[in-house]
Amino acid sequence: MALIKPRSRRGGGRPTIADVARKAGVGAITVSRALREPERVSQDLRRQIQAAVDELGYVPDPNARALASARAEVFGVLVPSLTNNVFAEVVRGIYDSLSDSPFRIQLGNTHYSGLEEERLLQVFGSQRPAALIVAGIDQTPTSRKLLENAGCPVVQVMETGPDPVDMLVGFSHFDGGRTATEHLIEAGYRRIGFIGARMDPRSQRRLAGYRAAMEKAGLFDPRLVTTTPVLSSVPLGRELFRDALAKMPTLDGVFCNNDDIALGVLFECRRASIDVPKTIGIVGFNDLDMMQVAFPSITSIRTYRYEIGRRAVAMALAAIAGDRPQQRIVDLGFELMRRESTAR
Amino acid sequence: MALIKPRSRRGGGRPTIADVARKAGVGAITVSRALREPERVSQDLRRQIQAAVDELGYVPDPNARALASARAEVFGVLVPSLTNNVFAEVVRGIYDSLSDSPFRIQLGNTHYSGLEEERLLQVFGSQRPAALIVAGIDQTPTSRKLLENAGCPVVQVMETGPDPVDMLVGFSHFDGGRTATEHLIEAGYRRIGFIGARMDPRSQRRLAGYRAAMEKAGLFDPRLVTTTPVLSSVPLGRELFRDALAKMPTLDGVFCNNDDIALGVLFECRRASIDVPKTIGIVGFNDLDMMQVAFPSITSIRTYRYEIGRRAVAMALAAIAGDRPQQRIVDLGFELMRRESTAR
DNA sequence: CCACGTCATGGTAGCGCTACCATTTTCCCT
DNA sequence: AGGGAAAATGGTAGCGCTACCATGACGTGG
Repeated sequence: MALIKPRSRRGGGRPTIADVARKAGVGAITVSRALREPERVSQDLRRQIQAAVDELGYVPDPNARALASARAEVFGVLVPSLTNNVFAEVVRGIYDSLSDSPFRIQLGNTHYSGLEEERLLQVFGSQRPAALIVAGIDQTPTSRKLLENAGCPVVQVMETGPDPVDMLVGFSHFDGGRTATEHLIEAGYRRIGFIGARMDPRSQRRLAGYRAAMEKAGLFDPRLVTTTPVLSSVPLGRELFRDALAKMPTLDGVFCNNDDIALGVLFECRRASIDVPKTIGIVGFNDLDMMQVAFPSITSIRTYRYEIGRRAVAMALAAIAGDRPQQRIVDLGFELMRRESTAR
Repeated sequence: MALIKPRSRRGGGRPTIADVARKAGVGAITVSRALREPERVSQDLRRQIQAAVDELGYVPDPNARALASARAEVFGVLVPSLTNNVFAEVVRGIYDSLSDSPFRIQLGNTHYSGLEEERLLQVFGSQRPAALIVAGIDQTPTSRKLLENAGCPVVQVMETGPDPVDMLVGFSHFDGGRTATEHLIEAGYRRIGFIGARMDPRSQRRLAGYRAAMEKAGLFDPRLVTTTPVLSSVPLGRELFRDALAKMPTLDGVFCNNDDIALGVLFECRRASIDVPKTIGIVGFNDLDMMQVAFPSITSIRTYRYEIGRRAVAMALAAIAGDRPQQRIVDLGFELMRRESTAR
């Protein structure tokens, strides 16, 4: 029989809170407190403990912490795409806002699928996250229930609406679509097409805004609308524009679902020697930075993705701290950036 | 609605493995086994346990699991940027490869900072991840040590080289830069500039490849090189190109650090009525899909970012399963895509 | 001088799960 | 049939940390 118990079966001998406590000559719980609520521990002990921590290179085990406190220092973030620049910007805002907090980030990619979203919410929920940030407001009933029962602050982002699960930061895609279309109409375009890829709920709302504006002006014609469920890309924009033109040769303007599509349209116009903005006017959506540099520069609806990410975190942190913001719904709006592509 | 009600420590709502065990009339450990190694449990019990799990809606607590087994089912992924399409693609490959595994993903953004990388490795390491995937091979000595002592498979991605910490998947940026430059030289360009933003180690290597090709042809001139540490973007490409042209008006070609820069250069050429490819030839790097649609289409070095992510996961999973791949270093190469922007 | 609140600290008992055995059952052999 | 190995199942003891309560040392007011 070995009298000396070999150091723990698992864990590569990393120092634990007990090691720190022993070295500092205090109880383990005091170390725990010194790390989490320093003001509740006397100066002296705090210094001693810090010294022991530094010397041993102690880093708390987040798993043990989460288990003991029934709360993980994790933000769950669910977005429908990782490569779409729009969501990448939101995620970047979230990361930047969280970088000097103790919170880690668990990122999930729903691939625009409600089922996948349910699965991920299930997985994320099982970790007892500190907060959840999810894109959109069109969750399935199951997902919505999971969010309601998550037992943590929930922030829905990228949209606005009357009935969030908890909190909501974004803007109105319907208004954005309408504003873009009205701008084209005011600029004198009449046969204005809508070109949209990846018709997710947000794109649908932009389309609805387009339609409202067109109908109001007595210009709507269903043949002006060209959509596809395929994932958006610049090459796809080119193809959809060709289709639209084949279907409706008298087209004199296009409102694009997003900037990738708009760029594809622009390139095709140049290639086919179609004058922009004289023959065709183009409006994009999101205002990626390349829009202002393109030749001709492209009119677009500027949205504040990065800021949405930052606000979402700020609201979640406030809720965690206990002060529920008075404003549960924040509309960050958008701005129409008028450029050469609609200046005729 | 009190969303943040603290969970009571006892019987805090969610079913535990003990609840399932009781309902199924078996021991807790058997439930644990049925979930993790079904083949070690008899058909009968497996069915009973599954029924109990379904009925109770039991989801294992990953924190408790990680604590007990000293191993979290988490892949730590470190990239220098979230919005850079290149890394977004790698991350997407990683996500897709991991989506039907039990592994979650912990994403970290180093912002191209070695210090931030060290900090994140510290944080990630404290969770005892199942594997680590990090971008690049230029870690600080501290980071490298942290990786070596992580106690899990480590895959460095996006580059190739002789001495990985553990495993490595990527391609040679030096060769890519050289190939791009040689292509311009062969096409008859002589005063070929290098334009580069955010000169991270990979960009430096592309520049070195450019320089090697230029020197070999007797064409190198330091005034042909224009770089900046600023983050890359399309507008920046336009500005850098103007600078380069002001510095060296006889410029007749440019090899760009990446496709964003190349696109900015192209737009500026169009705007300034500089003929591409006759007056100026342009080559990008990465071959984003818009390159082939641009007008004129832009020559670029195609790289396999998504595949790099997938391979990295495959190698890590193999290592976790115990069979270390015989090939620790995988070079996925690149391909020169010749297009209109250099066809003169 | 004592009751009583307040502060600083510590002890104990888990959090939900799995590693490590121990035990029982089954199934071959000879 | 008996013996032994393998398969199936269970019990116990933590993993590293924190919630909860206990303790003792103060100060304060009556």
